[in-house]
Amino acid sequence: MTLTQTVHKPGLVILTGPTAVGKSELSIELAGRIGGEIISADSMQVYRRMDIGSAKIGPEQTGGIPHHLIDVLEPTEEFNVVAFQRLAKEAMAGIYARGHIPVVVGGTGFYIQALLYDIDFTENDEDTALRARLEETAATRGSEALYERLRQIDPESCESIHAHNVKRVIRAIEFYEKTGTKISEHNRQQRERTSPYNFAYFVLNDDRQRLYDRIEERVDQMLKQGLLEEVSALAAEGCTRDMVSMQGLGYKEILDYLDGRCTLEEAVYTLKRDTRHFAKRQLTWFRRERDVLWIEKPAYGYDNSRILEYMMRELRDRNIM
RNA sequence: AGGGGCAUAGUUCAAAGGUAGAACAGUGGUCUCCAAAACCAUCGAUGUGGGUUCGAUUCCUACUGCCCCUG
Repeated sequence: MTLTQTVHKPGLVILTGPTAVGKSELSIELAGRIGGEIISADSMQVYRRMDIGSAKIGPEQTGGIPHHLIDVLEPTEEFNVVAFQRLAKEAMAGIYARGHIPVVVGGTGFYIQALLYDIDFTENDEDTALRARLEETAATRGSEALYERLRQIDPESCESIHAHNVKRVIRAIEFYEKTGTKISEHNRQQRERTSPYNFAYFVLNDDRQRLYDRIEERVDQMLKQGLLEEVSALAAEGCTRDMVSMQGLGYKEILDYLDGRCTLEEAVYTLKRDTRHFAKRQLTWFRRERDVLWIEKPAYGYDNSRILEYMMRELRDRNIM
């Protein structure tokens, strides 16, 4: 890889990190400095009227920075990594056309990966009949039966997919049935991809205990801001827990409470706990992602201006700006 | 103050005179179309001091702490 190649790739800034670490605030300051526009890499902020639970920033907090992929879907619509990739690429095209730099901000590592390495999902043909049939099989004949089937078509994938992980087993079988290629083979190829972008991938982090404390505070804050009312309103307009949007943290737990399946206290406990688990999983993801630049907040004395200084230096070193 | 009860993992609860189990929490990991999802792995405990016993965390005892009742 030569320097000239790197320079000719379009620039891309990524700012991620576990939930509640303080990404949004920092991203606005950063985008302001570099003439950036923000693309949200968040599976819940895409939904309209899901503001409090998804910790969406208000219009008055954007600092005039354009934000993309926020409020673009109805809660009844499905969203997934493929839709994200498509919408994000569209947004990026517009940002480049305006001569700006895209700043991808959000905590969904998988979405970021799909965009950054431009992972190929094109085998998708909208046909979910096979998937439905496989789910049916899992329900009636058990996950072991499905796993056996996978072992016959792609034993290698059985090494990385556990038999209990029905979602993945189904996807692996589906992939093979639709493409004739083993998913283990496909994944191997996709993993070798190099990014088409000249990027800087920042992961903002904090002491674990501090992060957990912030998560708890934030949940309490959401309740004060009216999370119950927000979820009630969504339920009243027909949102149910089988929808992708209602599987978000803060929605599924409160829905359980509203349906009388648990007490408010239990719902809040579960919400806090699951949010902690989520933050932990996010960190596990970022740890194994290549080429990430960790920003440990304590090392900068929690001073955003010092953090920004560091980020600007990295961006200049990489000729992103 | 008097009487009674309880002390086991971070928490809630098991068990047993001879290796102390679980759930949840915590920690680590997997992930290439449900990813705020799904899944895997793992650390960790018998309050303190005596006594009985081959052996006590278990039985006895003192202490300490907590809870309940009476006043």
